[in-house]
Amino acid sequence: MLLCENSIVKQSLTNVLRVNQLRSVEKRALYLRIRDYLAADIAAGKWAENEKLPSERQLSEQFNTTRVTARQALTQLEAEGLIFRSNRRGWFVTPPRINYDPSRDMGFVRYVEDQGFSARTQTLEKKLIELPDHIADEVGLDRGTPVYEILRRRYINDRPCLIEKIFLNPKHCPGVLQHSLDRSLWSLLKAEYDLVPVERHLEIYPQTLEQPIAEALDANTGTSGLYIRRICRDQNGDFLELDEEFWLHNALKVVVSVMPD
Amino acid sequence: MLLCENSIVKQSLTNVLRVNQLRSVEKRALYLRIRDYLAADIAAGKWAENEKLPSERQLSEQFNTTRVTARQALTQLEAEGLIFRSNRRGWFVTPPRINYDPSRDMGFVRYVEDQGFSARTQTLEKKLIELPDHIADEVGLDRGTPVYEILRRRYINDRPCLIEKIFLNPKHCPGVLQHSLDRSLWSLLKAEYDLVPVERHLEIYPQTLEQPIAEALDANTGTSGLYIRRICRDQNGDFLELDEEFWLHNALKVVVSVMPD
DNA sequence: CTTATTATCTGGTATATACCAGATGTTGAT
DNA sequence: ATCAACATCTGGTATATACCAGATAATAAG
Repeated sequence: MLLCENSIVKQSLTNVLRVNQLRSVEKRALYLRIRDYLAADIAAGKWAENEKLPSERQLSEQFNTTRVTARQALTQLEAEGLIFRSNRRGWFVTPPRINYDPSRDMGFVRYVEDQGFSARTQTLEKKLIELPDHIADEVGLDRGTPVYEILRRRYINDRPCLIEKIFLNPKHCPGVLQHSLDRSLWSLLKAEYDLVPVERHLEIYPQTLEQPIAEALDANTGTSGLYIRRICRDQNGDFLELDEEFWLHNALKVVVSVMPD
Repeated sequence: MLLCENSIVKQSLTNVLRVNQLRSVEKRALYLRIRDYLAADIAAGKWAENEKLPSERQLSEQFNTTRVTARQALTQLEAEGLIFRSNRRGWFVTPPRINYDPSRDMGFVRYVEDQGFSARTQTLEKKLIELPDHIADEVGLDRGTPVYEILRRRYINDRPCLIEKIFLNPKHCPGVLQHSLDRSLWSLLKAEYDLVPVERHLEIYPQTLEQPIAEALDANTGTSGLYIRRICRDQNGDFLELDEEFWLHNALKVVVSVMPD
């Protein structure tokens, strides 16, 4: 009973405070003002890259509000790419985006390192499978064609940033799975099979990360991502590679240079 | 007092219900199950493109939950691009993405219509300004160089899908602002000035829409968007155009075909 | 029939609170 | 020093509720 009365008192008190806040100087929503405040702190370098922000409970106290509202501000900053979260560990400052040109696969690691980041590739799976029908139809192979499937995870500065699923046409690179795939795939294909992609078809669009992928990237299901798909063919129009990449939305900036036909 | 007691009774009752719900058959979060349910309905065509879903209050009743949770499901579907919202009007089913190739600007309208959509362009502003310093430095023009600035809004099936800000080098197309700009810019530049872009530099990344842009697209501030930037140069490497596009994230799929150098 | 006013509906923002599960830190036994 | 057990911290999910502002529909006045 006592608790109940307390709660009513507290509520009417905070209601008065709220009205004061809203009707006073600022019209902007509280969660947006908190966002601005945190964004300014981040810009000012109050927390370093990958450094943890105060907990939601701390922030809600600091801004004299509830966790729900503090969370709304954090979610907004997450959508903007300024911060990210790690499951039940906290919120962290996002490092800068890297530039990424999906039309050149010549050495992801070196390409990233040239921008002053460290990069790492990890092969999660490699096997021979039958190409799914809808993909076979799309790239112009017979249904049931065997292809190599490679699943890799790539890190930038020790942060897992993308999952990559590659389908390779074994006709052009038989036995490629016996090599280590933790390095540049195209330098391997060039060295061992003299394979060079000529035509590339790119598709890029924002999409949320599905469960297994989000998990592999230490992100929550439903986090925004960027989907990049690349189909490479040789000079005869023969299918070489289909590459599907699932990126954290805040990890990259796609950069492509194009000359007209 | 009475109200207070009521609230306690009601609360403990629903707590029991909640525990039952969670501990029963399904482990998936309620908001994700609602999401799945709605996603299935959308896929099954229960609501047509651009058709309004039931209100948050209706949905929360239907699923025996609160508005907050129903909203969480809707927000998830929004992030996935399945639905969108119009300020204080409701939630609507997103029409399919269009394919868009930013490396060819030859007739946006026709390009879109070829895919079975209708398209429309609206010029919001056109003026002569001094190119902002940081952009001048980037494209290699002298600071303070005068350029044409054009602001356009583009619709697909009468839905505003992108805001476009164009900077044109007046050296190559003097007086271009006197023409109607509600049509294809490059066909105009070709016809009147024999201008053809040769080199194109693209940048693409997900970003939230800032206030004025979100407003112009009838979206909320902070909605996810896709930012596309294109710099075009002529055969001499001379700057022709800088084009910045702010898209609704669910409106397009970027498609680019590239031949290697 | 048209226009101005009003009531209602809808999402937007906010508080207060609760319990859960995974991650982390601390403590105590070996 | 190492490892297991426990307590604590953190975000994840959920309920209940309130009031606001813009959009829309209904209604009354011209």
